[in-house]
Amino acid sequence: MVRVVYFEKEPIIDTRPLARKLGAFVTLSTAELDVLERLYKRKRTFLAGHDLVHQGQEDQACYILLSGWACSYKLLHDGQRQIVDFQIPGDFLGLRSVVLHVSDHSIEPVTDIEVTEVYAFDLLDVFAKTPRLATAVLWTASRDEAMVVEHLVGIGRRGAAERIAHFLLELCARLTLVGMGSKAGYACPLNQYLIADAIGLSAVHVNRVLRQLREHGMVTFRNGYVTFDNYDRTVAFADFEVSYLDQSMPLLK
Amino acid sequence: MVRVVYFEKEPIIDTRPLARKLGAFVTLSTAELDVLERLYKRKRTFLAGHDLVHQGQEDQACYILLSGWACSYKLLHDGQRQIVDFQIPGDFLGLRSVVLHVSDHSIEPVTDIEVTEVYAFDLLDVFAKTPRLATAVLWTASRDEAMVVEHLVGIGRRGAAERIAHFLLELCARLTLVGMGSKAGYACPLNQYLIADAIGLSAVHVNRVLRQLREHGMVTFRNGYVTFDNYDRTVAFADFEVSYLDQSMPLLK
DNA sequence: CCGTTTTGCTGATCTATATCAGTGGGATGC
DNA sequence: GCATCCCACTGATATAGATCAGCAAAACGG
Repeated sequence: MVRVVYFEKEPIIDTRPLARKLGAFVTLSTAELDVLERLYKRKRTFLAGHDLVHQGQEDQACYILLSGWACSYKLLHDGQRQIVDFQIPGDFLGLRSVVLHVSDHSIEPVTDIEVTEVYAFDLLDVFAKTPRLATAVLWTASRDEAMVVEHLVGIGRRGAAERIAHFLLELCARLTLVGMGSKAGYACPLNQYLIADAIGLSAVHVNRVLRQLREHGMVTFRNGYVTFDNYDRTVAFADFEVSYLDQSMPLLK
Repeated sequence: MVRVVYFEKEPIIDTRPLARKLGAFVTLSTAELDVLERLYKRKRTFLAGHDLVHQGQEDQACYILLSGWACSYKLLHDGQRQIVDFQIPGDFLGLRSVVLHVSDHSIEPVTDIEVTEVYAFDLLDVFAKTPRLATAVLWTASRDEAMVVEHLVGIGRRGAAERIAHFLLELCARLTLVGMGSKAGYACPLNQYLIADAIGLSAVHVNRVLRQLREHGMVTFRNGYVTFDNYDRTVAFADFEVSYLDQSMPLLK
């Protein structure tokens, strides 16, 4: 069997992924780029499975993910956990924690990750000096909220198979935006337990449903790779609408 | 049976609920209050059951709820709907729609409502002139997101009874913040179908669970009133943590 | 004022998903 | 080279909640 190559080009891990991300929203002046530049004070590395942020922690800093995958989750008193979202390169980690001053969730690297640390003070300074960037960050936060809302709808109203298909499609769309995937598929470091915790199912059931999706010729998730055997059929099956991930509609000139 | 009176004082329906809300977060200067004042251009009324905002609509304006209740929801292709959240006086309606330029959800008044219309342009103008207000609005959005996340956890991991109890407690906490409820209870215009759509259950099951909660002496929901027969026990049962609704931790001096 | 609609409520049955209890393979450590 | 652990995978059984079908009382519309 031929090993499919998923990256036509090298993954776009910009040295300043936030600039790239916000640049999709506002056209940044050199002054604004300058302000952003100063945010990149400290590069740090975290190991897979060791939390960066703990539920209840009072945060002074948030992070911008440079490489690797992370997840944000909440623990219940009975030990169950709900993964709220996965983060991929270019995403904020813990932005909400900084704004609300206390973290309502924990963040765990799924793989080893590299991040840039951004201090709360510097972020507020950016807002004060460059209101357009403040609006851009609000846009980022809104987009994240839109994703959480979509997850809510999935867990609340979609069946297990539709939910998993939708989940894999959303990851595909997000990874494609940063050059780490295509409609053919993508490399995915998640295991079935992580997926189960994210979509509110048991790992056993995730396994069964993944088999069904594979047998119905829609998606195959195996050996760390997600392959779409029939992308369009999967989209139709999952009732997947990309619009909530759209980055192509700048509000500011 | 004695009709319990729930309001020790008149509900605080500030004529400028946004100023009140944001004032809990930042101390507003008179200049900033002035800018806010200019947002209140147009007062409008919408009737119960007639959507203000439709999924897919490209929005030029959002609203601040002055009186009445509304809900934001998403429709699935098969006609099911998931209510994402309910809005009470002082809340933004459709802020995300304006920032993302297109609405990913619909908004329907649950009762007749009064709102102030805020144009996108004016909102952006506020951000540009008063960055502290931009930060404050980001804080508002983050708080909303924290609530959605909490709903996600509920639907994903909590049993039906815990979920409903949690839901009723969250509404209580939010209403108390605007003077429309207390630990004794509150007036609640929702019916069991709306609750079902919000927490991802069937209306039939909502009814059964409400009966259980009543019979176990925790909460009673009847005739448009929610009464906590034993508030502390309900909190313990639902594993309810108020912290994510906290307004008492200003980030800016 | 009476018919219609809405809402709360209930029993009976069905089904999606959880839970329990395992197997086997591949990596990792000693 | 063997023991250990993690992860994918499976069958059998249990259960939470959905669905179906219906009643009664309150609200509403003409």
